[in-house]
Amino acid sequence: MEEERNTEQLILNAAKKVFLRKGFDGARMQEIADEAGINKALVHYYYRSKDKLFNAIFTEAFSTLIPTIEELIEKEQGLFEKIWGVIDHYIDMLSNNPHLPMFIFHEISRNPERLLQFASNIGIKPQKLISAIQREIDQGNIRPVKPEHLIVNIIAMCIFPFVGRPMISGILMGGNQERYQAFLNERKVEVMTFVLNAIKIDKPQ
Amino acid sequence: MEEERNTEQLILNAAKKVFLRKGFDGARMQEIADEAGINKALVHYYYRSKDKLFNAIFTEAFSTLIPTIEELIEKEQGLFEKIWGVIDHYIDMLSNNPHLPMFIFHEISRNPERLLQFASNIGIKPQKLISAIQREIDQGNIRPVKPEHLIVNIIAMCIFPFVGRPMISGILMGGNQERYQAFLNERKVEVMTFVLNAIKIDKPQ
DNA sequence: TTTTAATTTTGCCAAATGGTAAAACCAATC
DNA sequence: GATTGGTTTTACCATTTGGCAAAATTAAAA
Repeated sequence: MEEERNTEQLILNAAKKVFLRKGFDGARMQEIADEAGINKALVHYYYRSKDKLFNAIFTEAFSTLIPTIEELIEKEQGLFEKIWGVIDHYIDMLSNNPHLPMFIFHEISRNPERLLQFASNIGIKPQKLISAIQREIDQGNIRPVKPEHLIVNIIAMCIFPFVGRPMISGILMGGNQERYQAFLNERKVEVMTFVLNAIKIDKPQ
Repeated sequence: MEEERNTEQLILNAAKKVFLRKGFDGARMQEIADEAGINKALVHYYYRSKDKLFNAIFTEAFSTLIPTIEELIEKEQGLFEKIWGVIDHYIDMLSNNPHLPMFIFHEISRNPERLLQFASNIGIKPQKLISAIQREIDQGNIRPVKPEHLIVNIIAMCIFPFVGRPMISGILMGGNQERYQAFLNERKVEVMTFVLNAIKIDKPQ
């Protein structure tokens, strides 16, 4: 009884590891089975096809990457707190799942129809965030950045270090892994400061 | 005689299209042949293997994405002009090659050893740029951003709209393609303004 | 202990895929 | 017009890979 779930979870963990690292096209059912320490046919026994198994992984990964942002934004009151909440959460989460964004972006890029599955779940919430930012601008609390750009800027600065890790680490840091790790540790504060300076109004005093 | 080059180029163009869209694992030699309107065996006649053909594409793509940045930085004098040069060039180039960054980042992520091939070509130049930024900080011309972060921020904000196109267009813009296009058109100025505000020193007057 | 149901393994298949040998074709040269 | 060298197509192979049927195993129920 407990074993079922155990095996099922074993497969999921293995599949996640393999799919996230290699993508759908690069992943092999055999490798997933090996990673799970079981037989290939057993993978098919629990998840009938590669597609089905992939969908399970993709759905979970997508949920990890996206909906949290909505809650985060609702949670905090002020705009700056909201922004810090997003940066703080995202960089933590990505540090624990470094392959996640590349996986999601690549798979969606290869097969954009996947997004449609989730589009309905998400609804119109982005518009609410955009309006909220616009309100801050109208009230003179922050500089007049186009809200869509501000949002993309923040997300971009959080995600890019992970999508581009080998390039940053290899080229910018000259292959020095410690330097990359230090870079990651500084990242939250650096991004927050950067955004803050970019949008805050100069107080003449 | 001229035909050779024509066919060879035909294959390269087709391969570029297919590899950039689907990645190495997702690409099929047959599809490349179809795309070029020729026979599959002919592809092997010019480029012996899928790997060889892929390397040709990857090398060209990598060169398009990276070394230009070095020249750009040398070209302009002031830091702000350098930054504008990078933003201007990158967003133009990526508009013409939207799949390029996803392709490069994904393939490097899947096979980081590839970077080593190019590491030697690149040398220590990033350090020069980092020093240049540090100098500006020391001279009190810009705020004290850690240079590595400033560089990553700028690149991230330029590249992300292309890596994350389906997400931005689908979720943030509610699937409205025109809005995404408008977003891209505004992008250069928005990024430049954002960076400028983030690093410039408030002049009390 | 026997029966039954679920789980796991074995052995295998059909399709897809990268690759190649050899034939066919074509253009220029002798 | 035959020969030669490069190009293109045809036909095919070996391997990989997703998937499955059926046997084997295990564990629980009767």
